Amino acid sequence: MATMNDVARLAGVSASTVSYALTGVRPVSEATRERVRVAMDQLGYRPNALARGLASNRTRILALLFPAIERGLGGTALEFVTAAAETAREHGCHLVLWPTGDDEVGETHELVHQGLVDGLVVMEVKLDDPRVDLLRSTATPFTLIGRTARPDGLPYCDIDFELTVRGALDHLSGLGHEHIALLSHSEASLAAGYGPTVRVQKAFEQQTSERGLPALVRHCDESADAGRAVAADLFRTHPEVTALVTMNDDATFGAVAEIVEGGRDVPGEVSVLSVVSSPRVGALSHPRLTTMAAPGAELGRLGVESVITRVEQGDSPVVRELIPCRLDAQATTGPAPGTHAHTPPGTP
Amino acid sequence: MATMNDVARLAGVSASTVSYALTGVRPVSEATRERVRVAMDQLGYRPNALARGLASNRTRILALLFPAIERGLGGTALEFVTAAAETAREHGCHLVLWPTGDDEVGETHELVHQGLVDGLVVMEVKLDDPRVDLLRSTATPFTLIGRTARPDGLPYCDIDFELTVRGALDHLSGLGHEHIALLSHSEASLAAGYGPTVRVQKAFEQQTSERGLPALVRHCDESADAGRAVAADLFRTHPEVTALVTMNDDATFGAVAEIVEGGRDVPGEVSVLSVVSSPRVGALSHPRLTTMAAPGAELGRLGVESVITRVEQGDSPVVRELIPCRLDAQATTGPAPGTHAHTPPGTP
DNA sequence: TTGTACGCGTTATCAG
DNA sequence: CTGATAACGCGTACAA
Repeated sequence: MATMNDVARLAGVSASTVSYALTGVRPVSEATRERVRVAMDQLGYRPNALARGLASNRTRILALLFPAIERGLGGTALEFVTAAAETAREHGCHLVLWPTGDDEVGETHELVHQGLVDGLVVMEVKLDDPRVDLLRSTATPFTLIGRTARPDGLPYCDIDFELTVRGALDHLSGLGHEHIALLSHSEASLAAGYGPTVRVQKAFEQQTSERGLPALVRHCDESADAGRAVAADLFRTHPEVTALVTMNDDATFGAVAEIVEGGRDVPGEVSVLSVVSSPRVGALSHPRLTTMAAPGAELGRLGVESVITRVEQGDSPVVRELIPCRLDAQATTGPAPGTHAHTPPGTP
Repeated sequence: MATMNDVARLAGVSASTVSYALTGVRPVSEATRERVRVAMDQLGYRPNALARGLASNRTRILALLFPAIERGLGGTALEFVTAAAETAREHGCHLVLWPTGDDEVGETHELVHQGLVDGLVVMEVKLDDPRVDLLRSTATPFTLIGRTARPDGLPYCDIDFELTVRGALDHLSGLGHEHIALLSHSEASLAAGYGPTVRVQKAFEQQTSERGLPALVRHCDESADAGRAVAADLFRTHPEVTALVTMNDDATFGAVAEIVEGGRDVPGEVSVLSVVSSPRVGALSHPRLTTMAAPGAELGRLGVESVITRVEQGDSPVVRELIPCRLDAQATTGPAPGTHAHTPPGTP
């Protein structure tokens, strides 16, 4: 691989001139710039990323931090990661994947102090996340995907769960539903302080209360079987329920199957709306699920752009972005039984 | 951040001794090793990855190359990427994601010549893949996930499609099926030389022929709707078909829905077996899909381990690994109509 | 507008 | 067993 010196020699200039011709940090005459350019692609020269990083103290490498344990977001996570990587590329940056095991804090610390990365995107942030405390104490810029319980001055990109729940309830209320239950993630995820679980439940309880509706919440493991079981129990104890808001893709499929087999028509007697999901997943269900799509790609893009901005100018304002899920009305939501729906359902 | 010189000074030794105490490349007395150790964690010293890479000409960074365009493997891809990243970590390596756009070759070339990575894992390899030609001409080790048409001396990890198809046909034949159709990916993917599409079709045609069965192949876009349409057409023109081997998750769901709505019982009248899929996806269907699970995690792990081996000892033998999909017999496959199944179905 | 010289934090070579 | 010293490839004051 050709080095800068090789280029300099061939072009008959000094190495620093090559450097300046490359970065444009100081003026270079058109003539020599051209000679350098010719020499460069004659040698197929590419600047060495390592040497550049060492000298400039800027690696243009970002890290994506995520706990490798759980099967969290599923399909959304892939979109997220892909979008993040693409965005990094567009900005001339690299993105390294950094899965953390049991010792989240230690492994994060290790990464930061290797001096390899300019900034971090932190996935799967919990309400009380020890990684955040660590990162605050370092100089490395970072952006959270998700939020801690009180994300004071922290930069984050997250789903707007309040607006998402509002959208879901608006849709169902508009269809005349008054007995709406929430099928959420597992108790364990709630106990672990998993943001989506906590925030959706809180928003659901608050907003149903505001609307004078009863708040029925069920937790459920992430599997179709668990979904079946919980749905069966739910409709046995609460036959008055006519609509289900779910946030648990696997369980949703089980729940729908159970409801239908239990002799209730979907959406004739029970409507199902799956939030923090995606139309693509919804299309796998029959009848096709009404979903609210998680903004995975948007979050990935925003998260990376936000750290890059902070890396390039450390005094830039902190990004705090909340994006709601997007409604995609399909076949599992319809008018409540015995209701003349007065609000046109569905997305434009 | 403390440097090696800081450590050396504090420990009262030379910088090179610190280096050797760290790497163990040359013997260091127990006494000084201990002094160095103390100095190190007194200063919280961590070796600088960049400087180390520059000096040693070994970055311990691997790249994962993938075309960002298509929504290829879906859930499997996430498993793959996660496993790859974890494996890299276990070996003290970093994994950077390198999504390529339109100019696959150019962007790959760029990456390789930045001197940032020690080796590459190349995803989504096509039968005739220009990236491979490029990589052969460089000194950077790489491993393909997938294979070219004639992967002569190339290192690769791929699904064993022949064994997978054999497993599928064995399962169905054992249930008495004699009219088996293949629901594959789109024509476009076939034309693009997408390995799984081409190889599964070839294996299917060959093996059905060997068994004296008719070979019925249908291509289908990656969507539930397309699956419906193709299934409808298939059973209209070929009502004798009693079993469907599918390799197209989204389409499979549509196909099952169409079959059931068309008045055919699954698996009573038609069996469906989805290959290169996963039990998790299968569980979303009702009745639960019999699947053959793509070995995503295994491939990710093997791919990374294989490049690392090549990086560490360039003369190591070329890895050529083929892994079949694993059968998970569930509710969508059963005895052919009018048959007394004589072979016990299901996985061991 | 250009060249020189030094530093970034390690590893590797060569003495001792 | 240990210490100097020279690379590694590039950025950047400083000087011209």
